[in-house]
Amino acid sequence: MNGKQGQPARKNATLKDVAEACGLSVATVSRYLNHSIKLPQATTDRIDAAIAALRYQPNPHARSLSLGRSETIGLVVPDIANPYFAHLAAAVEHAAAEFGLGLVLCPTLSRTDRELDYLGRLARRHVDGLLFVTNNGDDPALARALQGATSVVLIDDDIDGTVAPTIMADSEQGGYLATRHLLDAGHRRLAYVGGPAGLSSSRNRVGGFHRAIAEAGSGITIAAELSGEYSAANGRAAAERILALDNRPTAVFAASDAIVLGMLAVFKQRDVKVGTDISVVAFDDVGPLELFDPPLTAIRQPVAAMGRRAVEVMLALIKGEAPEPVTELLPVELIIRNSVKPPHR
Amino acid sequence: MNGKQGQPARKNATLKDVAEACGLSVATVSRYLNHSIKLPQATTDRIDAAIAALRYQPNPHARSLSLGRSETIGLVVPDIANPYFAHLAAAVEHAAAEFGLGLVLCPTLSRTDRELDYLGRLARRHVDGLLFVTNNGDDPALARALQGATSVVLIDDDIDGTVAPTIMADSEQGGYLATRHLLDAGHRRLAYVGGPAGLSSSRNRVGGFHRAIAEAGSGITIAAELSGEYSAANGRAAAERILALDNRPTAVFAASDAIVLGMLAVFKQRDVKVGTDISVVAFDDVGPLELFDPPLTAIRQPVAAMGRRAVEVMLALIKGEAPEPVTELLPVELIIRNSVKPPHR
DNA sequence: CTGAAAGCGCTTACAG
DNA sequence: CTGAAAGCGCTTACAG
Repeated sequence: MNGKQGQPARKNATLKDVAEACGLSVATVSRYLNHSIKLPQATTDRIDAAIAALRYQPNPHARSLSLGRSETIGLVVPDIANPYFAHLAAAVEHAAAEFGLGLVLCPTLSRTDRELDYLGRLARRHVDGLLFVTNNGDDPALARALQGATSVVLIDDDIDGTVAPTIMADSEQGGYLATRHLLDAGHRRLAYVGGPAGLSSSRNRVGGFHRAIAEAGSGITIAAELSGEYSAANGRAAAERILALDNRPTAVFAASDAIVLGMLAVFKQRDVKVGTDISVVAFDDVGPLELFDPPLTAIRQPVAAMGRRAVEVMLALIKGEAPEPVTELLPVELIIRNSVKPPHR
Repeated sequence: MNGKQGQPARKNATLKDVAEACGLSVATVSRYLNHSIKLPQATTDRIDAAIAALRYQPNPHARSLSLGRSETIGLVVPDIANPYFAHLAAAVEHAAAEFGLGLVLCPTLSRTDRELDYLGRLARRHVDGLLFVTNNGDDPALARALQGATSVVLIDDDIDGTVAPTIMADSEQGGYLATRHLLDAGHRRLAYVGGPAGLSSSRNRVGGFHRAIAEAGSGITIAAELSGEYSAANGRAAAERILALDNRPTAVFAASDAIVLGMLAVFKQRDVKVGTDISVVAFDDVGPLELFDPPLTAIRQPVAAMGRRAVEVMLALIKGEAPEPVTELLPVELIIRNSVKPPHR
């Protein structure tokens, strides 16, 4: 009567059941399972047999309560449906699983209240650590909440006034390479469409843009230097503004794939041919940019490497091996396709 | 000496601390926090004040251990970097959060061992339920593992020999609409490039393809009917085969965005113009298909609705309100863009 | 080396 | 209505 569908719905076996089954104490079995204390072969065989027979599975909640940690980390991102974050999540999960860590998804829609909420879960030890990517790095409330928190590693962007290990792509170099590529193709009238002005990733991308221009000497003009969100909507707006310019740029460097998607939409609509009418270099390279019209040249972020490093640093943090706060810059790469051609005016 | 960085590192306050602080028992405070037993205003004020003063946060592990559930569900998907699953994850997380459920990410790379592993975590009550999308529905080991499991809801595809609530898009109707659209444009020589032959989503898409053709009467020929993975690689291979045909089809219906991406790559490479040389309809519509060359017509899956329904059904399951196992079909939609034109031969 | 026992921080049946 | 106490299932310092 307590059974269901033929098989007896016995409640899960506990460590105690296992111990009793093989005439040992729970302490010994627990130690065997964790510390790998050396036990005579005969004993371990007996334990293994009992575990198999009872189908024993350790209760993770009991373990977490006792240990004070959960062997789980969280990944805080603005939007998991964004391909860049989806790729990052895949990389992070992969690395985390390798180290026996579970991953909980913490999408924020860039709302500070949700970010604070996840920080609260960390404080509550719901997760052992938080991999954090935010667009609100300039929000003092965030910085304040981060003060107490250990076991946070920032990805992509730092948070003003906070020291925490930070993993990022070398955005400055990316901006430089992109712009340099445009310059090399002969462009002299450029536009930059960036992300939020407050974000360091964004600042660094413009920084690289300016460095390349400075390096190229005189004769280069910046037709527009826009900032906004890393979003298609921002890309659309930027494209409108650029097309409305009396003296249009012949090339544009856009600081994210999403921005480029938006720009492409209005270019297509206005029949502006990418490559021939206006050259473009994107940044991220997570979408299927090779299938666009034309295939888009882009700076590729080292997403997989970033995910892995973030997890590794987190592990060190959790183990208390925390070195002084560092920020690591991972190398980007210019992927040349077909959206940059020499200007024809 | 126990402090760190200026602020005293007091250990987290517990329910006991709160109770003592306001001269009540832990039982009362716990009840107040959970059952909302009615207490005099003065009392609740005292409790609230104590909670605020001590910055009390309930320990989720203790709660989970005591309750035997974790208020967390898992989302099992082949690959989170795939935009379709990324969108699904966003939808699921959104709905889950609304009901106070956390979401842990369980990517499998379609490996059965990983799928079984996650099922193990469910058995261990690590998560309260599992939203499960698999490409291995024909694997008997999976079906066996699923026997005991309650609190599993399948998404997209059922698993042979298993009864579990299943949420899916109306793939048959999708296949029908796509094919019908091709037929309406005048195509008489069609190809179908599908997913794994063993998957019901795949079978249903071909099913709709055939229904539309049957309905159109005679004079329609099926130049190719391929199956494989829902992947770009499969799309590439399929495109190669189709282009090698003596008598090429004038239109193709491909059963996923990913497949189409692969096909586009080889079409581009061989200078086969989509729309004019070969018409195509995709399935999923999660990528930025409107930005492709040309913008792609596709069947759109109701991803957001599926995520939400899956969570709702899961909630019912968890509460034990489980109705008899159902499979729900959510409506798809034909999004007409520019990749289908009349054949010119 | 091994075990009895305390402790992790909740929830809730059981008494008062 | 309220509280003392048992229980959830682990881990591990402390004794033997």
